[in-house]
Amino acid sequence: MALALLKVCNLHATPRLADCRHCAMRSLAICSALDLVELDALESVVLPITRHAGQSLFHEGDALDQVFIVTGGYLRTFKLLADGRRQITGFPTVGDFLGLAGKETHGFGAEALTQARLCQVKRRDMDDLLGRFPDLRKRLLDLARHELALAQEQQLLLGRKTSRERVASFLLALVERDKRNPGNRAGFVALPMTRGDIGDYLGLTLETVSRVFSAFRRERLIDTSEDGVARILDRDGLEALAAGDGG
Amino acid sequence: MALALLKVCNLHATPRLADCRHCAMRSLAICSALDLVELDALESVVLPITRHAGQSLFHEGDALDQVFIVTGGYLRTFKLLADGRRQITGFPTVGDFLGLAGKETHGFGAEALTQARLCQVKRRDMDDLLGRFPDLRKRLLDLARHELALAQEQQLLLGRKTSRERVASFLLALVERDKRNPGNRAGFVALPMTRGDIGDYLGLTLETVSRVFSAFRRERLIDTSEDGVARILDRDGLEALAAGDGG
DNA sequence: CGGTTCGTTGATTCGTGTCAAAAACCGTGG
DNA sequence: CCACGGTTTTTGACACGAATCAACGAACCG
Repeated sequence: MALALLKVCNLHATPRLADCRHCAMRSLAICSALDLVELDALESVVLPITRHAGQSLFHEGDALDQVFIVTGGYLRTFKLLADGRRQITGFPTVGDFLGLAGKETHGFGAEALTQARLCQVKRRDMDDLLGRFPDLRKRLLDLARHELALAQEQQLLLGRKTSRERVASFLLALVERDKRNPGNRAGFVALPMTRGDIGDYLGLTLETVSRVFSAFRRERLIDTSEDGVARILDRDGLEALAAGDGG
Repeated sequence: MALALLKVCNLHATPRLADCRHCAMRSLAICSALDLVELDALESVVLPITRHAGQSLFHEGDALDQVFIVTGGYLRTFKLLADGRRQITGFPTVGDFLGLAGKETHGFGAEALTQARLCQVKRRDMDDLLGRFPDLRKRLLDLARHELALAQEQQLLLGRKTSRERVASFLLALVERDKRNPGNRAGFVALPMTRGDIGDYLGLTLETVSRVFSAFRRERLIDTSEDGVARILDRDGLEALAAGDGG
């Protein structure tokens, strides 16, 4: 599962100081709301860190005294039941903000899916920044609103869609998200997660996910011959499925 | 289904002007962050309105140019699929804020479940207030964060819990929420919604909800002889179920 | 190479959904 | 007060979609 994506950028170098000014995801993340003065303030409190695949970033219930902005790679966020059942709530990637859900403690756990790079900011420092720069708080509110809308869309998926509809919706959501940062081949989506991860995100088992992928392949909706990537062959077909009209 | 709750407060009177200062839910809603000056500003842009049971407040996709604060009664918010399948995302009540999810358009529809009273605020006026009073913006961000945490908890429920676990979690969540405003009998929760509504909230059919209620009654976990209200008989039993350890 | 993880596919089970019917409840008006 | 139609709830019989259990091959790795 060696992702070509990950090999081109050097995820292993971990500078001691952040260079927000030249950061590739400045246009994406909350940082985009900041002018140069504000950027200096942010830079002074940011600590760049890395995590290797499988490594935990924080656990559900941990004190929320650090927040993160993803600058490279993929993660998964999830909640657990007592007996180990897992619900993945998202696959954060470049530009995403971690630490919005919950007040005193993290509302979910987070683990690196691939080698990942992040900017770590102390909660106190973040609150300080939010107090000093009103635009930043506005941006964070917009972000929270967007996250909330996505979470409710996922509720519709989990509560009312069939397995085929879920997988179709998942693929299309990835297409939408990949658009955010250019450099992805049109019609392709990165799938750095396992079938088990996808299942835990969609409320299905890994076997069901695998079967639906096979069916979609047979029906010429997608192509998965390339590893870690899916090619969308029939977007309209997937759209129809995801919307829930065409069985 | 005549709720005693609804009869004590006069929901039919619709004053022309808001009286935020003496509003009963001042301590609950976002209003609690406001001092008297700010309250005056709010009061001048608020329009009190009512909706009768079943009436729509807004539809999914409507332009988001009004937001609402519930001051009486119950509503339901929901998303629909093309063929009519429905996912209810919440049952807003006194103190709840409507209009957080989505940017340009409403991310869900909203209907009155019972006779309901609300404070309506123009989006422009709200944005204006948010600009003038930083505390209000902070309060709204906290609200959005809380909503997000709840939405993710619901994802865990919809994706990974059994029907019994879902109903147990639902009842306990109502207990938690009812605590927010006093005046509710301890150990009782209001159930102003139908079995169908509960099903559409929990990702189940109304028949399954009914069966689980019957089972819980047989097992002496709850009592539903009083209409529109459930009495919690064995909170620990429900907690164990909701957490997902005890079968 | 052996060990491990991941993906695929098949056989079977099981929890909910679906369909149907009756009972309980509601407000209304005679 | 009771009869009425409409809605909601309950319960049963049955069907079906996804989960479970199991086997196998492919890719990866030390």
